[in-house]
Amino acid sequence: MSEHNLFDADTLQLLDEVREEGYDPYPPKYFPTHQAAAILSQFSDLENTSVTIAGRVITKRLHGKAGFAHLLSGGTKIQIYFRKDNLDEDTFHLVKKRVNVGDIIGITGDVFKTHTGEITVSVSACTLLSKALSPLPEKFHGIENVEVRYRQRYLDLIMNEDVRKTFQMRSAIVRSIRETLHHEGYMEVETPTLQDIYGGALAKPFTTHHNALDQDFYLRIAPELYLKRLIIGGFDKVFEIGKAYRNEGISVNHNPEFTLMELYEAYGNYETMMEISEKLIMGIRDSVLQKDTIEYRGKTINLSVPFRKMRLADAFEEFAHVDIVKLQDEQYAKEYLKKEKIHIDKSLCWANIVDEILKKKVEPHLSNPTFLYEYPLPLSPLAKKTSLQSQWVERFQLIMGSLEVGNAFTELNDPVDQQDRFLAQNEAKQHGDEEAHSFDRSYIEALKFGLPPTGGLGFGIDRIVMILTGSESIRDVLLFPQLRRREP
RNA sequence: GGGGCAUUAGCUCAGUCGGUAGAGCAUCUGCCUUUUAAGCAGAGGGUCGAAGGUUCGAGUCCUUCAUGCCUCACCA
Repeated sequence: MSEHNLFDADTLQLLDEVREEGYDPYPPKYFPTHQAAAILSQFSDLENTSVTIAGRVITKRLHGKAGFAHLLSGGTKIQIYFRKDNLDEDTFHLVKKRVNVGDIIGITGDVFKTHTGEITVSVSACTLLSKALSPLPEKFHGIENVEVRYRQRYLDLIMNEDVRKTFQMRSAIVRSIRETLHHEGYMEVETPTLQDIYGGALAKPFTTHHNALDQDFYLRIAPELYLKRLIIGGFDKVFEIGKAYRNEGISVNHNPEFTLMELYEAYGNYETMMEISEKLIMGIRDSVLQKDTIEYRGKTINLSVPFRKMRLADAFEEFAHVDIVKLQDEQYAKEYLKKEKIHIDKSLCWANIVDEILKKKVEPHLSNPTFLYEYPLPLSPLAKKTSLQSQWVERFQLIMGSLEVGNAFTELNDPVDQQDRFLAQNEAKQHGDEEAHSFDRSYIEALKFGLPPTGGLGFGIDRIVMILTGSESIRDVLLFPQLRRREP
């Protein structure tokens, strides 16, 4: 074996032997008549009838002139049984000697129940469909090395049923969200992930380059500003489910690329966004979970409507025992932070202080779905103020299992105010805030044509899936999480 | 980026005080016609993550590096 030859002599010889015996290790086609899951669920109809199924051999138990194996077929395990009496010599030899754990085979046979009551297919014909040249991990412990699980996720999926379940649930959750939104009259759209100016969130972007235009582009940190352009264009209810990219740390709650659902509704506001948030979560509860409570990180989460609603200021009062307005006073804020042993590296502006206390002191108390609403203006350059001179914006975050899973506001549609906010962000950027929002000229040009009063909502799909599947790490809900390049 | 822990057969893991590299599963050879972590008997399989160092002698001790996990920092 070498860098460009992954096969040793023994492996190639094995293939030769299989071919010499007349079996094609990689035949061109095979058509099963049944799914394993259907055979298990419709046993009474199928008992003693012949079926053709295909799948990967994951266990094999030989008993001399008979044997059992389990096939993993369409994600479902089903047992097969073979005995010398029922098979011609070639087929028996194939099943007994040449079919190994890991191989993909197709079999035909009658459905029956064994003495122990397991639904089983009794083999009358067998075809090798794909010879495995690498052995599967050990059957009992499966695969526990997390690096292998992430880098070779296919092995994880073959070996670990609960991992398959998690990703099936993820698919069902996303499907439920789509169905709820279609039912509510939203149109699904796609907007650019390669953007000239990144915006819609406060985060550091990935940068790339387009050769023909000789121009740098950014991978989007959020789809927000394009979706709002569509509201201006007259699509009154739109949503997008797609990846966003943020060039920041990796942790159990963060991956550089993650899936965001954003929706916008003309003539809505942050309160109507609360209603649609509840509908989305309830839709998942009823169609996917089919239960009212879930356990997450040692706490019980109760999924029932209406969700708790708390003004952010009241939550600060109740959980952090601090007056959020007085935190604008630097001396007061410093004393509080010192007392609570909270350390902030960034500049000690109101926005950063509030954000930090929110994460450290408030969110840990919020397991049940809770809308925290009315946020400080400096944290929210795209949200509408509660009143003309207010320092507050009509915004909420949906907290579940102590994680921020949703974020919504009444969209800022006053183009002059938006320009002022961008200018303030520009100032912050010049003072070293790398995450400050860029001044987006073409977005203000769009707003000048009139954005109707609009509500917008974003859901962190990965975090919602984490909570609802009981996954400790975001990596457990991403099929291929980001890892460092492996050095040869 | 800081700190801690880990890396031994395809997989899961032992390896004592520094003294010839081990088990189970998987693979191969026998036996076994209702098993399911099947069983019994045997065989093959290793650059102990990499590179240096200490030592008569290193899987074991030291240094550096790589990768992973945890944690802190960063992070809507």
